[in-house]
Amino acid sequence: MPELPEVETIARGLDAQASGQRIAQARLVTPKVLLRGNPEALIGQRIDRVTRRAKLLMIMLGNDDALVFHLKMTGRVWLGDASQTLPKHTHLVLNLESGDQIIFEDQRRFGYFGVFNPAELAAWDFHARLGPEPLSMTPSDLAALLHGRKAGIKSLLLNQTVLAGIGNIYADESLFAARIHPASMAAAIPKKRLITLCAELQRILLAAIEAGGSTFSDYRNAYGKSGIFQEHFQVYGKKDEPCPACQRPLATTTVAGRTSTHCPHCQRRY
DNA sequence: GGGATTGTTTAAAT
DNA sequence: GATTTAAACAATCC
Repeated sequence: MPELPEVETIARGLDAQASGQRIAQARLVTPKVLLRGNPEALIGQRIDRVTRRAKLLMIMLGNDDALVFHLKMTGRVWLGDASQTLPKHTHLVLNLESGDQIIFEDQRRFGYFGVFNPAELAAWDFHARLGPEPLSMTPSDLAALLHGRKAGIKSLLLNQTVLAGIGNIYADESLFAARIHPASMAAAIPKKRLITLCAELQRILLAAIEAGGSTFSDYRNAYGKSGIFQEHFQVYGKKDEPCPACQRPLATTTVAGRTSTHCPHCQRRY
């Protein structure tokens, strides 16, 4: 469930604590979670900086290699000290010179990681096809990506090749904020409302980063701590609770194959 | 033990 | 070919 704000929070925390440190040891516990590359190549490398692209956590190394994680549903990457007991579903451990250790754990093992040199990263199709970062554009430019398309608005928001980093939480929250029903066809939504949607999406993403992300089950930041943005959810996970706007019960429907919580009364279906 | 969970890929359809 | 939709998949928990 880590989406853009959660991965951003992890990246910032790791960057602050691990950048400049050298990797002394790398231990691959579960070979299946290795997408490509060789963890041995990490040994001796210095961590230049830790950043994020879409939902990808990227640890940039001194030799220009990138150690890239996708956390999918239940993945966590965090920094423990030398005495840290490894959790049950630990798949990769990086021991730093300081004694700290970067731990990649993932209960369900949907997540993965890879080691890429710059050419390999450029050739990685998933990475190459990612759409623009929603926080790096104006609402109006963002809206232009959605305008006129026949697909459902929620399906477009979730499509990583259209714009990057949005998952079920922030799709539902921004659609509610803009009062748009998730099943609306994008082409039927007036451009002004699309711009409102994009502005709300940006506002919510920034607020969520500010709050350290959202935790309701598995997500933790780089120090193993929970975020608090879930306290600000208006609709996500709140089926049958009163709509914050009209007090009538929120409903769920399946859109683009995912549970979509919304207010049937407030959110207009275009 | 089966259903639910999610993001992504792949296949099929338009 | 481009775009959209549906189904499949990963693994685990309760």
